[in-house]
Formats: sequence, C-alpha cells, structure tokens
Amino acid sequence: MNTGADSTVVTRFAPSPTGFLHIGGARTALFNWLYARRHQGKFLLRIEDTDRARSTPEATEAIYAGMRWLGLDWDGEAISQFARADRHREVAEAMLAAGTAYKCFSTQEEIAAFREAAKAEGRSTLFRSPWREVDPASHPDQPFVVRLKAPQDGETSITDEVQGAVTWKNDTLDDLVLLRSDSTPTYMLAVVVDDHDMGVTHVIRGDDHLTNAARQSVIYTANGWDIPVFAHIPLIHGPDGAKLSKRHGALGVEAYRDMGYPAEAMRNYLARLGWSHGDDEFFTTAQATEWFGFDGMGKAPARFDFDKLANLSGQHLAVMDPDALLAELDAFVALQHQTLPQDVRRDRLRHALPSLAERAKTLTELHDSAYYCLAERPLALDEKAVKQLASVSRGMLSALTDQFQFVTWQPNELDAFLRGFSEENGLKLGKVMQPLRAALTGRTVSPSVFEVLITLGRDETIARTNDALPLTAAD
RNA sequence: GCGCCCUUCGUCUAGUGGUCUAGGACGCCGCCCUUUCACGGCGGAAACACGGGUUCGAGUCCCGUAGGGCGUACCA
Repeated sequence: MNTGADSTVVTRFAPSPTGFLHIGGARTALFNWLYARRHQGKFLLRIEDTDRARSTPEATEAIYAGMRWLGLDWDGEAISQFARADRHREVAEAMLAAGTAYKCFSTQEEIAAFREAAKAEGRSTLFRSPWREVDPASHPDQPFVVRLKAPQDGETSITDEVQGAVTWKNDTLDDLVLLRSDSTPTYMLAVVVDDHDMGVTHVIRGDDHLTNAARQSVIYTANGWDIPVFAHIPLIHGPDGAKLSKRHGALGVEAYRDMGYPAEAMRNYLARLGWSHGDDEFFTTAQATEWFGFDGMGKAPARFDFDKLANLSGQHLAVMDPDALLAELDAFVALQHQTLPQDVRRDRLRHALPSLAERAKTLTELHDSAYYCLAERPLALDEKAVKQLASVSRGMLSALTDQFQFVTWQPNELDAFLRGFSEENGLKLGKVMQPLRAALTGRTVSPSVFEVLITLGRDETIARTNDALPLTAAD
C-alpha cells in the first residue's frame, strides 16, 4: 500500500463524441477520476474523434458539460485523437520499418470472400492476409492497408486488476488493421499510441474492451513499450437486465441533473454500482476517493435502479449544508431559466430548507415543496388543500386568524395556543392544523405547521389565512 | 461458429473453506412515532443458477451444463 503521493499514476477517460455523456461513460470516468485522485496522480481526458462521420463538436461539448457537472475535473487540456493522426502514422511507419507491421493489398471484397468461404467450410473467419510474408520488393502499386504482424503461435495474456489473468491463444487473434487504405489510423493503433504518449499507467474502461486489451498489448510489445495496468470494469445494464439502451437508463448525465439528482448523490450511486467498500452504501466523494481500489470491484454487470438512486439522493440532500444546498438549488432552477427570488422569500426558503431537505428525494421535489416559501399571495392551492379548507367552518378560521394577533410568535407559544384553540372549539388538533396548513402552504403536505408559522411570520400568516377564508364552508 | 468474461434476496451488494440456520442497503409488507407527508425506530417475506467432483467440511476450490454479456470491422 502506498503511503505518500504516488505521482506515477496516470488515468484517462476516452469517450467518442458521438452523443451525450451517457451513464456508463460517466461511471467509467468516475472510476478513472477516483483512482487518479486516490493516488494523487493525473486524470486525463481524450476525445476519440477519429470517426469523422459520427463525431460532432456538440457531442464534445456535451461530454465536457457532463463531466463538469459531475465534478470530474481533468488535468490539462483535453486531447483530440484526430489531431494526433500524424503521430499515429509515424508509429505505423516505424512498425513497418521494424517489421512488426506489413502492407496488405487485399481488397475488402477479397476479405469478405475469404470470410464467407471460411464460414462455409467451418474454419475460423479470422482473416489471414496473403501479404504477411511477401517481400516488399514485390509489392504492387495499389492501395494498401497496414496490418499488425501479430504472433501466430503461443499465447497472449494480460493481467487485469479486475478480471485477473486472461489468456488467448494467438491463433484466435488476427492481424488487425493499423492504418486504413486512406492512411488514417484505426482506433486500435490510436489508443495505444495515445495512451503511451500520454504516459497513461492505468487503463480503466468497460469490459467490452477486454479482448481489445490483448490485441493492443501486442502493439505495445511490438513497439517495445510498457504495457499499462488494465482494469476492465463490468458495464451497467438497464433495469430489465438488458444492455442499456435509449429505452431506459442510457440517458445523458444531464438528464439526471435535470431530474434533480445532486451530483454528489450521482457520484455515490455510480460508484456503488459494481464497486463496494464493505457494507457502506452512503458516502461522500471524499470517502470514495479515500477508499477506491480495484479490490472492491465486482465482475458482473449491474442494473441501474432509480429507486436506490432516489434514496441516496434524499440522504445527501438531508445532510447537505443549508447554504450549499441553497446554492445547489440556485443552480438547479437556473437550468429552467428561472431564478430564486432575492427578497424575503429567499429568507423564508433558507429558514425552511433543513426541514424541507429532510423529506425531499430530489432537487425537483425540494423546489416544489418550497412553494409556500417562494410564492407570492394569493397562493394557488392544490385540489387537496381546497378540499381541506372546504371541510371547516369559516367562523373557525376567522376566529383563529383574529387570535393570531395576540399570540407570542414563538414555537412553544404557538403550540400551546393551537392546542388550546382546538380544545376550546371542540375540535381535534388535526382538524385545525390541516386546514391551517392548506391556507399557509397551499398543500396538504409540508413541514411542521409550527415551523411554517415561524418561517412565514405573523403578518404573512394572517394575510394567508384571510386569503383562504372564502374557501371555507360558509356558516 | 470460434474466443473471452460473467452468474448470492426483485435490485445493488457483503462474503476470499468452518464464525453462513448467508449479513447490509434499496424496494415491498406490518407495527410504532405523529397535526400531514416524510424522517426515524422495530419487525417480516425474500438469494448462494443447475449438476458433478475435491475436502472431515464449499456460497467460497476444480470440471461440466444452462443462461447472459462482450469480441470476432479499413467503428470506436
């Protein structure tokens, strides 16, 4: 176990900018980030934009935005893979010169025919180029592709921090293409060169890349480079167990932001998906940073569960510092192009926030429940609140309103007063409290009525109960 | 087809041969608290995919089967 700083750790997140930052990508980024921060290393960001047809600047921006929202700060500038194409070609040339790669003149039609024949005969469909051992002197003047000259005998194995030692027979791996016929580098070449050049020490990515790791390790070896530590983490599946699709969880992280899940809760939930630290369920990012390691990583894919996310979100809201929470709420309403009022209503909100936060699961719920703090008179009452008021007599509410003039505006005094008032009127406490709640908050659900009373103050309380008078049953 | 990976309550997971009549969390059900909802407290139903080994002893090790996933591209 490392004690002090371990500046040798370098991780990276390398998304392709072909859409938003989806939840699986976000989790991969989080693990890379946690590992780097854990070891006081570097966390780099590389945009894999070599697929020009599918890559868009908007998607790149969406990835930046998603990462920023999640608080996953990367070190240095994000690197464009496409911009490094010359370097990739340079490495391919060097491999050609070193004999670890070769020019293949087979056309795509020939390759397709080869595969079909292989399939028909029940042989392996891995393409075996006839150009592998051809002397360059007898190369034709035709378009070609540069292929890796991968070993055909023996085996290739990688040691993966999550998956353990995994071995492939070399005859199950093919001579992958390094440079396309238009001389653009393929993903396989580009990742290896970039990871090497960027000094990446730990490649943490989805386990859909496990086979790629074997093929890529051959490229590292061919160039005499050190193979990084691999950690292939299981993917996230949708609630139905199937691969994440647009139907369920494959939303962009901004969708979760818009639903009102705080980033801290999102990090907690995402980290807990496929990774564990004993029985700890609820933890801060600081704790996750302290604890994160591959030993706690599971190997099976995990399903996305909104209920659990919501629960964690509620827990985080409940313990958040009120001022931080208020800032969080400011940012949240800004997403809807709104702003929180800056007058007395903000003070009311600030006052009510702790008890509001205790019962909200998301910022959406929190904002909604703060209606009575933020609204201006007259309140828009919801259906249930209207019903509540209709069930009591106007005389009762009127008398209550009158007596509010003389009560000392303190929780204990108000409590005693309201209990006494109920008794005097031969009413059950709830029969007084609920209509009062409805008049003051416009809802049938809110924090303690006594607290609402304090939050609102005497004048506002009286004004609101007066507003509600017409809704009560006429005597 | 071939290769690789995976498999504990509905879900997320703890578990590294004996302390497992399998623990926690979410969700669900019941009770309590209570002016509402929530929070909280207490209790409950709920799992080692299957079959063979190895061992005095297996959720834990090995083999197989089934199911799922990924790869097998001049996509990333």
